[in-house]
Amino acid sequence: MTVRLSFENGTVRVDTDDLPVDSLADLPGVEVDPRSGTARAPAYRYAFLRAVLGERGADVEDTVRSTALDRSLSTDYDLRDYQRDALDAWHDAGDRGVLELPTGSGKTVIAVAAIADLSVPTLVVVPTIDLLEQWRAELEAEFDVSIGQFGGGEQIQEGITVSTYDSAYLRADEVGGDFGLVVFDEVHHLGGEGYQDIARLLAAPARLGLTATFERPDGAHEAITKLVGPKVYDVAVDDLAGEHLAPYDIKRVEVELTPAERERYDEAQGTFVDYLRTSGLSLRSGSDYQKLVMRSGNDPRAREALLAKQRARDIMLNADEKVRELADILARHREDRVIVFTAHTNLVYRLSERFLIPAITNETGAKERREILDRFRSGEYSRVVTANVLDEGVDVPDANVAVVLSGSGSEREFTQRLGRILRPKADGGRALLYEVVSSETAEENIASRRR
DNA sequence: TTGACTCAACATCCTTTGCTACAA
DNA sequence: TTGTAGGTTTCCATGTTGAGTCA
Repeated sequence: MTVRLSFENGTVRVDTDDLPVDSLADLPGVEVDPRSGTARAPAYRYAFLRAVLGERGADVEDTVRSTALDRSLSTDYDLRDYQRDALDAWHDAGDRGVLELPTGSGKTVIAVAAIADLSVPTLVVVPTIDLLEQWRAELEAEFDVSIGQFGGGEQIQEGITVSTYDSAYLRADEVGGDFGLVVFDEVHHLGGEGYQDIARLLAAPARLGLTATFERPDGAHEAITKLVGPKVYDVAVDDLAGEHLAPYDIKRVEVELTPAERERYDEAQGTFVDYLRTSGLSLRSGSDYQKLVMRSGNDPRAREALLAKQRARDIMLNADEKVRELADILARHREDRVIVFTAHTNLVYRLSERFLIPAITNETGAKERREILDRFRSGEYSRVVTANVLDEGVDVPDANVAVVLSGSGSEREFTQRLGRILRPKADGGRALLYEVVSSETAEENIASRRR
């Protein structure tokens, strides 16, 4: 029999003249719409569909992927051993899957090699404009071809196109048939409810996901596994520390709440715990917490409990003693390059004023941000204080000391922050991360969760 | 082109043990 | 016997981003 495949609005349309349309429903992922009499599958099933039709010996007329590159690509990169192993593992898995490698280990290089190996139209999807520009520059330099861009005010498609997740989400149903390979940088973002659609609407058979932390606390990496492929290779920070990344130490510093803070903390935390006890609600996972949040919508006591929890968090994460501890640390590291991380922007501004350190938050405009980072890079500034802005997706000049004054329980956040000081040092020196924790508060739990 | 604004989406948010129903 | 998940349909607050709009 002859089967025609074509791309239509994020789906692969399946037509045949030889058989009734209902008989196509036994193909993988194919559903028949009785009203229009058409059969279609989600675009991401395209490769599988081709494989099954091949097995059945069907004659396939395929117009799904209408474009090709006008020449094959090559790269001059010399892959390191682990990069080569990662690339091989991905090829062995049928050009599908996720590579988990630490920040600074050269994930881009592997992707460039993969793009060259396949030499098919490629879409690279990244979370921020900053990364979009970095990738674009890198690809232009390496392949000497013009690179398309979706996002940041441009909508230009080329053989290789770099896109933000947001723009990819907006364009995928339209251009989803044009690519043979899709690279998802920071692929953990793809677990987001909406972003998963990007991968569903693309027909690209080859899929590469890159991340430093694949697993998500909400379990959405399972969905990513379905859409991109399983994790096929990983290497830990500790495997590379010493040779390709700087060796490092983590120093945990405990500080006490002041008596006044302690009183307010115990009161607020007590309100929260009391509510849990009397309401019969048990918190064992993030979803239990979500239930509490929902309940707070129409239960004033639940709402009060949550607000009290919020107050308790504020007190322990922004404790006065942390500021004093930071003064000590900064005095000890006068000659070093230091990045200070917090969980709240208020504290960022407080520290910025107190220690005269340039601050970067979400309120810092792009121009000012670039200026600060440039000066940090040149050595004019030796310190920067920030909340979460510099965690990911920004090219941050290297430092050798990080101070995590406060943060969340997210393993990802911690890994990213640590990654900021791991670029190998010219003198072979060690990097140092301070983790400052308020003792005898829930922050001890938070701190143990992230490691 | 720039800047200020709004909006939608995403991420984190977790006590200290005990109950129940159900699946493996 | 042992292990594991748990109410259904939106959301207390804070931080961050990209897209879109308008002057």
